[in-house]
Amino acid sequence: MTQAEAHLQLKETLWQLVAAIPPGRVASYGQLAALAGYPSHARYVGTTLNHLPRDSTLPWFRVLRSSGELAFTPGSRAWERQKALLEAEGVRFRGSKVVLADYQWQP
DNA sequence: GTTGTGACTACCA
DNA sequence: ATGGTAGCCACAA
Repeated sequence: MTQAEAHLQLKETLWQLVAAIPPGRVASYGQLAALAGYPSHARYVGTTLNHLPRDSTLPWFRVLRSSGELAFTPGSRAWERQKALLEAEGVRFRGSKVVLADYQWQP
């Protein structure tokens, strides 16, 4: 398998994992990277989501940091949007973080 | 090849 | 709790 093929396969695996997160649950970048078999690639998960087409139906907003904070700058447009999408699904925030103990997805 | 840059994390003072 | 930091690694320029 070529390098490009392996890379595409990883991206597809990540897309599938993100798609598998149920509404009202969240997962962390590092968690998804580990589930995909690449434990040290948390940053790459973010990069991949960042490159999603604008019309993608993937629930990218269910992915956040291991701390429970959203990855965007607090107060930014993207941050507000992600927070609103999560709250619409019933995910509650304590301060600026979601309580992972309550909402983290367990495959 | 090199360099700078992230939608990251774990650890430590 | 909380701010700083060293590791991290694919990607783009």
